[in-house]
Amino acid sequence: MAPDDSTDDLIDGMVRSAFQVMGVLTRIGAEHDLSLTQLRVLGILRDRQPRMSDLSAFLGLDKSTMSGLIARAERRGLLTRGTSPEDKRAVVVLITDAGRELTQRMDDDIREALAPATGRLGPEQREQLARLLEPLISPPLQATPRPDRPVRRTH
Amino acid sequence: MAPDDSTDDLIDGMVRSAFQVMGVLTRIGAEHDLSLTQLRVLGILRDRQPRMSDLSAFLGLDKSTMSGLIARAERRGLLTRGTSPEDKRAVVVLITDAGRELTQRMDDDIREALAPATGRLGPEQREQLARLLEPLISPPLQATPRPDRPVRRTH
DNA sequence: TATTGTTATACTCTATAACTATA
DNA sequence: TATAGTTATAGAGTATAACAATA
Repeated sequence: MAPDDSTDDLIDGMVRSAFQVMGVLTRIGAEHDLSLTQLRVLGILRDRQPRMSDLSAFLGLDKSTMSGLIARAERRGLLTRGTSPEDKRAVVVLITDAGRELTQRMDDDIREALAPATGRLGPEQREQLARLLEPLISPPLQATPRPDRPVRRTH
Repeated sequence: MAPDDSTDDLIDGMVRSAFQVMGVLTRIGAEHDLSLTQLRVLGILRDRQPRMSDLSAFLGLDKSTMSGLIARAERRGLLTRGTSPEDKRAVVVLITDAGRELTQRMDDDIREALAPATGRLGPEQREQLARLLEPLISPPLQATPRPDRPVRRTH
């Protein structure tokens, strides 16, 4: 494929902004003793009740890695494990009230931490940027049973 | 601060695209037995010779963490450590030819992996998106001695 | 005294392999 | 047999604390 400056510049910007966003998420997670992966899991659980295998597939992690991750978060009371009625082998993961509160708090922190950056753009530019990013983003993990209300998805 | 839909939507998009980009970088690093952090370090070293303390400050990692990271990469022949002439306490980190080649190869892989996404935009949209991302990105690590030629910075 | 870096230690994250239970 | 999940194990990533060398 022929080199393309517009693509190269865009990838540079995407990679650099990605590292910057990850830095913020890592720091805010750490302030609450959560790894980036755990923070992400909680974000996913906000509006879904996936099975262990759904999570490991979506996150690209081995199922044994998920077992440890979920076990540590469960020990802290941030989520619980339940068995699926349809398939007795399956384990569904559910966020607890404590997990939901912590997630909301971190979400506020994230918005605050990124405000200096997003504030460098005007409202129209922000909307334009959000619109341009949309086609680049893969669809999130399929929603499960209870989408009682419209939800904002960060994952 | 008052809630702002344009900011919320933008942050959602930035976080989601960041996770997607990190997924690509993690996978490509793993294909070459490199962690995300090591891949990032090599990217930084392409056009700079920072000291250990520069790296740990820029990456937000403890100096002891850097020692281990750099030691493992050095053992693999991807970089070397040298002492600074100005400050005998300081250790400067330099990429090797092997490290440079590997970095170039991964860079190609990254562009290829992201092509399906970036290709969903036209050339003008790509330029526009790159322009909008620019103000959001913090300045990279200060360049050191040998900027012999203009370089593209992903870090 | 302060700064730069390394080492020892401990815990988390991660994958591989072996296992149990269910489909 | 195949799939879902856990456990044991090992290596990498990370921070804290204690240390040596230089400023």
